[in-house]
Amino acid sequence: MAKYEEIAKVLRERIKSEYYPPDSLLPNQVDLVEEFGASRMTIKKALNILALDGLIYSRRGAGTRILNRSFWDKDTSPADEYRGLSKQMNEQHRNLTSESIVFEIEFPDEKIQDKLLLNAHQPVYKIIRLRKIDEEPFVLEHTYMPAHIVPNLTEEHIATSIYSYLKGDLGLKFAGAYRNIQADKSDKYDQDYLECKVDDPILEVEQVVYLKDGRPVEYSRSRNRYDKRGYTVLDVQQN
Amino acid sequence: MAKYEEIAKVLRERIKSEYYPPDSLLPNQVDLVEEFGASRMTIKKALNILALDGLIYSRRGAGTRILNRSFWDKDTSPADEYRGLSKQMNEQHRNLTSESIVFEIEFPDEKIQDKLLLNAHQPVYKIIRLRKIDEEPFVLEHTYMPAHIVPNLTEEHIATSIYSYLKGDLGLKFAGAYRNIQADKSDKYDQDYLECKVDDPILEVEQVVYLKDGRPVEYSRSRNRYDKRGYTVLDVQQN
DNA sequence: GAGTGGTCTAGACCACCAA
DNA sequence: TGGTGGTCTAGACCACTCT
Repeated sequence: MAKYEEIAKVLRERIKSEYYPPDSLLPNQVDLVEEFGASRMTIKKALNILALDGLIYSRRGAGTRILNRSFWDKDTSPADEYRGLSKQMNEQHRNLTSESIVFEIEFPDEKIQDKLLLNAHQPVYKIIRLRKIDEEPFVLEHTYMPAHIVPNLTEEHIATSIYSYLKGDLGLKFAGAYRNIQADKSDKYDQDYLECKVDDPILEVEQVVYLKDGRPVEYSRSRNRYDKRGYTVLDVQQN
Repeated sequence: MAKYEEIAKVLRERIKSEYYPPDSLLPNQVDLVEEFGASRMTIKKALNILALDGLIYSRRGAGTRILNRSFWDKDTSPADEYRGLSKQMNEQHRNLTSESIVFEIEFPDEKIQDKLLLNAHQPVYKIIRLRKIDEEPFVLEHTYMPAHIVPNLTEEHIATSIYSYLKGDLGLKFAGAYRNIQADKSDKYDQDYLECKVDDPILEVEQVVYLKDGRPVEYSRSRNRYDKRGYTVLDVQQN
């Protein structure tokens, strides 16, 4: 782990433990240079991470302030599936379970070929799974993954955590994801599995996840119960 | 404008004009150092901006590649209202109009006080406006703004662009925004103005926008027709 | 005017990828 | 093994805020 990441980690913990209280000023960059034995560029890089996380905010001439995290700590968690939803939930001491509904291998149709940059002869896994928190269903995931990138996927991985298999066992490294978020009407499928009413809306998160080498590894549509899940975004202006 | 921003701007134009074609490699950082007469740290900073925008992707040892922008160029535009929706639309040669439905000044209730960090005696503007593209309604915005930060707001500003008034005339500078995106059922109000059906869902974007000095300047809920508007997010992994 | 963060440099070392 | 990007330094200058 890089030095600036280490420093960011230490500072993040100090902020979370309120060793640096909300609304107070962080020590200035010169002092941090002394404490961590790093150059100022490195300190700046560490602070930049925390700024992108929305934990601090720096202004030229005025210092660096710890932000209130009140808005951030809502019940609505960011829907970044590929970081591993199960990890998020464990941290919150919620009981997350997954139920495999469809687990097949098939040849991709045109849409899937386009999203995953495949041709018609490269098979994909088709997975539909229902995820529950404390026995209550909240999201129905329709997932496609190229079989040659994710070999030997089993129903057991699906019932627990797909991403711990990808990251841990297969050693895949992720570059990021494109997401598109929309509202939609619920269909018969949603109503059955999510146990929602006919006129309940659905929050759909469509995403393509990419590996570091540029290959797409997942295309999925997550259909969330509108009363159980939101999506939060922090937008930090560059200037 | 900083040197690294200038460089990023030039490179961005080269990518958009396909002077650097998609999937090809960018010149390496040492060559860019020569071309722009900058240090490598500065070049790296410029490339970092483009990476956060999802235009390029760098890998140690392998070079920096121009990404396909196919997924990005969808009809669904990012719902970052505070950058000025009217500006986005002009660029796309669409005819955006705004209709003022409510324009009042009042004392904030507890929720608004909490979101905008106000007390009960500090008045706020309450604005409801309907926005249309080519005469078709697509979003109904419920907006609150502190009157002392945004003085002399008029119905004319609301009918055109609030943010050009804030940025241009008042010279306000923005730090960023927190957003929460959810699906919801449409209420009578939505149905009337957005001309949607009783069982049509709504995509709601709730946001608090902050100024550079840390003061919140807007709390709003944007209720979007589910068939007219989505929200796209690019998530770039830090490592 | 004193103190703060933002930028920039020239050079160095290292980790990684590809041939 | 050679070329690439990632990190780090020590110091410098500048823009801004606060009082």
